[in-house]
Amino acid sequence: MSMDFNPQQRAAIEHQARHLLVLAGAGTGKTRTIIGRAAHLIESGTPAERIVIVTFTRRAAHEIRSRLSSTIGAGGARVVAGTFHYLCLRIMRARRRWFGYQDMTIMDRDDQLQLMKLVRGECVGGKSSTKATVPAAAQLLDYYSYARNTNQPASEYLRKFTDFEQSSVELLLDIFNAYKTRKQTNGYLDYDDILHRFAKVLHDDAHVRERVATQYDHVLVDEMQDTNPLQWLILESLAEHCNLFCVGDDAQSIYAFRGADFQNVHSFSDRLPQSEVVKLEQNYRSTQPILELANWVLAQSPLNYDKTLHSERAEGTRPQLVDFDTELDEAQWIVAAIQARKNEGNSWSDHMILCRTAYSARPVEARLIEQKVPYRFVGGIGLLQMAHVKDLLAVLRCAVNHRDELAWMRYLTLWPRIGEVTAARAVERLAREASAAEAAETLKEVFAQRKEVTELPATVLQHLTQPKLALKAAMKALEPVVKTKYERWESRRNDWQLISKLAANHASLQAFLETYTLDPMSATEATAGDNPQEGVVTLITVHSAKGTEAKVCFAAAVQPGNYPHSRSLADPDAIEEERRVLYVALTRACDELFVTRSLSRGYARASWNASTGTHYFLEGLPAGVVDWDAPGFGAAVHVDDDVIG
DNA sequence: TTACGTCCACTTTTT
DNA sequence: GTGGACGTAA
Repeated sequence: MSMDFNPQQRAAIEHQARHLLVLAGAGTGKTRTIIGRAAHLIESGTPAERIVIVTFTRRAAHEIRSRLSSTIGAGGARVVAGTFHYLCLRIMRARRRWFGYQDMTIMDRDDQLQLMKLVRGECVGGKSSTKATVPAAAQLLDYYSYARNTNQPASEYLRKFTDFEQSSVELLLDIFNAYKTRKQTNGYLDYDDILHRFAKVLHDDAHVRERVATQYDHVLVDEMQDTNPLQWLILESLAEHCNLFCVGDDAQSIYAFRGADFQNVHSFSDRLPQSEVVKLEQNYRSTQPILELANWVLAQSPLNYDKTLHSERAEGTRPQLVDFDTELDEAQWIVAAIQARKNEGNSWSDHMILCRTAYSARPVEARLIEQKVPYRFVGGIGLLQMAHVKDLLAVLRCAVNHRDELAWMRYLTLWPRIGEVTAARAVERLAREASAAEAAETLKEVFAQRKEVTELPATVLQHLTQPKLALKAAMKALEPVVKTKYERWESRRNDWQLISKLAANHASLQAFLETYTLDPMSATEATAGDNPQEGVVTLITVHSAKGTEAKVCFAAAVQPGNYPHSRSLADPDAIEEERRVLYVALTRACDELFVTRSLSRGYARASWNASTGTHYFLEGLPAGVVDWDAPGFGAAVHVDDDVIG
């Protein structure tokens, strides 16, 4: 192995204990250590396919996979690497009988929302007085999902962590149950079901547990601090027969909203007796001035993170803090700065723009498009979530799973003169049929006078294993119908072409749909591969950016209302999580870091004034930690001394 | 029952 | 700028 490691990294990589916890701060070479561990195991004789690497985001999984094959070669490619969801589904599909698993339609967040909305409406009834007091579908989904991910009954969760009255709790539980039942009758699997089903079978059935776990020798887990109790159950089951190698950093825990529990890190040694702990403390990624800022942010916390990173790279420029009047000025300046650097000979791909929310990335994205800067957007709306793409995919989903109520509704109501009521009546009949073929026949009966409606599903059914042909038929039949629905149809048609290209790479419609539900891809990501030699600027949400780095980072829109986000102000734990989000953003930068902010949005100005220091993480930033300069790229800037610091 | 107008709030993070 | 909820005409 040609890679160099420091003594702590080497100790982790070569350790002999049963289980190991690696506490690794930002930029201490976490991913390198995981790759190094895999390489070491393979060199010591472990077959590559008996090593599993579990990551938390799909982006991290891609990163690991590509680094595995570039550093270890062919053996590396045989290591199994993916997110918890991907790996659980993969195993369940390969061992259907063990898990009682049959193919189901994976629901994305939109599907979940729609279904929840539906059952919420049905359970609450027409009484608008009670309707107003029942949380919105999105909120209900969050409660339900959180309870499941933390492995507690929804009733217990609601009683402990919300202040609904008993009668409301019961209504909510009824809604959850209806949602669950509806999922089953429609043949749906949501994200939580994937983990839950896998964890449950492993937990309940010692025989299956053994058979699954003995397929592997080593399970390497990245971002351990973001695992939730449900995921811990899975790891615990595997630990009986496998060696765990878990890497984490509590200062980077930013998924508590999804049930992440850093007890999984803190209690690691207690839960797994035959385990050791190694710490990685040397930071190689960032220059010392960048770490000074990140350390300062963390030091303001009432929590003691016991974490002060020291860089091996003392030299470097101080981070720059730049203020703007409007977010448009800010976006302009960031893009101009990147263009200037590109002209000086840097690559587009050296630059990463980090945003707290996909929403706050919009002005920057608009400017990138305007200036024709090649970029990809990671996080936010995926290609398959766009309305016109969903229109196209709906009919494919019907063919794969004829009980897919949401897809049928979407497909049928596309057609003129078919509204919700007519469609719902038809769907009720279709879903009762025993097979997709019979459903297609029934459809012909129901809409006997509407050949244009009934032909397409039958055609798609002929091409279940030829996604390319299925897409072609669907596009041809639907374009005239959908064209009038949207403005700027031409640009949307490009997305259809893109979908058709992606689908052509898959052996079946089922595989195609499943892949992109589990691994949603943004439109810009899908096209980014088109010019790899040029490279692209990465525009990314902080949550998606974890585990990655770039030479030059722009943390954008770092203003009150975003850090912490205004929606988290009510909950002290949530505020602390927001602080870690900022910490993660700042520690992505290797060489240069720019922190920008603007006050154009009304709420930002309002919360800036209202927060008076306690709820804005850059409040009270001491002089010398950053260069707080007027921008040098010609944008109009007015620093408002009255309100800042 | 559908289509279309108007008015409303509302904009977290991911699998 | 967008999507949902609601009311009304055909």
